[in-house]
Amino acid sequence: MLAETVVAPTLQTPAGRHGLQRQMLKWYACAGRQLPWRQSRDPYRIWLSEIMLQQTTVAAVIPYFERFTAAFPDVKALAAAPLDDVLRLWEGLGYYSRARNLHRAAGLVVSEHGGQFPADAVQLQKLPGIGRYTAGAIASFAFDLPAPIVEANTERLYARLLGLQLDVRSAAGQKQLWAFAESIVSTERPGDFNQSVMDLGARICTPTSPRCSDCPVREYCGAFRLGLQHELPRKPPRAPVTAIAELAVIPMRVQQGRRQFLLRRRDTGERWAGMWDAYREETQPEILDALPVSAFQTKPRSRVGSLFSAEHEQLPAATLERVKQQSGAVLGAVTAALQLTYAVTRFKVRLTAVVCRVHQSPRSLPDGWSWHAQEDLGELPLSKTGRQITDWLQQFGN
DNA sequence: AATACGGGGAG
DNA sequence: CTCCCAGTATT
Repeated sequence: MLAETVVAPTLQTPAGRHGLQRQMLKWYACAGRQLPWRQSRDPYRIWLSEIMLQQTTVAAVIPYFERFTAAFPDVKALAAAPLDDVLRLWEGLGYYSRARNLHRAAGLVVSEHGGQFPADAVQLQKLPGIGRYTAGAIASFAFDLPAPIVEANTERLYARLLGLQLDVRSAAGQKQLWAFAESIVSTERPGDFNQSVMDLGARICTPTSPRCSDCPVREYCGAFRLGLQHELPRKPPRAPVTAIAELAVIPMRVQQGRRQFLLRRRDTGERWAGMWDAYREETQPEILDALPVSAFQTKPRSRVGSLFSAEHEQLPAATLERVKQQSGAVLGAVTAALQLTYAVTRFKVRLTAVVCRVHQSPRSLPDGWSWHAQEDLGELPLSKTGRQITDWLQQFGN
C-alpha cells in the first residue's frame, strides 16, 4: 500500500498559499482590530492614517487621526490649509517631514489628479511621503488592488514564515520579503488579506514572546517548525546612543507691558525644519555644569525652573557673540534657567535653557527670527522640546 | 549601503 | 533602562 505521507503545508505551491490565505482571512474576520481608519474605504483617510503610522504606534496615532480628520475632512481642505496649521496639528507626533510631505502631496492630488487619489500603486508612489509600502497599503486597502506590502508586522511575520536567516534590513533580505509578499497577496481579497497579516503580526506574531499556540498559520511557519521563532527575524545591532550637551538661549524683552521672546524658525534641511525653536547650540557638558543652574537642580532628569539668585550671571562670551551674530540681539543678564533631558534619533541630549534680558534689539531682525508675545506661544508649531521650553516661558511673571 | 528623522509605549 | 513601532528620503 502506498503510504500517504503527511506533508507539512508548503508555501511553495499555489494551493499551499491559498490555504494560508484562507486561514488568514478567517482569523481576521473574528480577530481583526477595529481601527478608526478602517471605518471607510476613503483613500484620503487611509492615506492619512498610513502616513501617521509610519514608524509610529497605533495607540499614538489614534488621537491625532481623530483631530486631523475633524480639522481637514478631505484632501481639498488639507491642501487649502496653511502649512503651519498642519504642523501645529502634527506637533508631538514626530518625524515632521511627514507633515510637510503630506501637505505637498495634498496639493498635488488636487492640482494634478483632480482631487482624487490615483488607484494605482505606481502613481501613488510618485507622491511625496509615499514609498513602496504606503503605496501598496493604499492600493490594497482603498482600492482592493493586489499590491504587496512589507512593513514592521509583515516583515516579522514573513521572515518567520520563510525561516529567513538573512538580515531582514539587508538588500537581499528585503528582496526576499517583497518577493514573498508579492507571491502571497490574495488576488481575491487583497485589502483584507494585507490587513490580516498586519494584524497577525501585531497580535500574535509579536517581536518577543510570539503566541504561536494561537497562530492560525503556524503549520506553514518555517521558524515554528525549526523552533526559531525567538531568533527570527534577524536584525543588525542598533547604533549606539551618543550623549550630547546643548545650550538654549531665549532673549526676553518687555513691550508695552507684555513679555516677548525671540525665537527662530528652523530652516529646511535642519532637524525640526519649519518649526519654531529657541536658539540652540551644542556645547560641552562642563559649560552646562559651570552655569549656576546646577545649584537648583534638585531632581535629575526632571524639569527644574529656577530663578538665578544673582542678577548678573553671564553666559560664555562666545555664546553671546553667536547669539548676536545670528539674531542681532545684544544680551544682558541671565534671569532664569531650565534643565531637561530628551532623546532625539540616536542622541541623548542634556539641555539647559536660559532666558536673558536684552540690552539691544536690532531694528530689523534677520530672516526667520521674530519676537513672540508670551500669550501667543501656544499658536506656534514646536517640537516636543520646544513646547517644553515655551510651556516654561509662559509661567514667567506668574 | 548608511544615515537622518521624534516621540511614545511596552516589557 | 532597551527595544520597537503600518518607512521614506537623502547621501
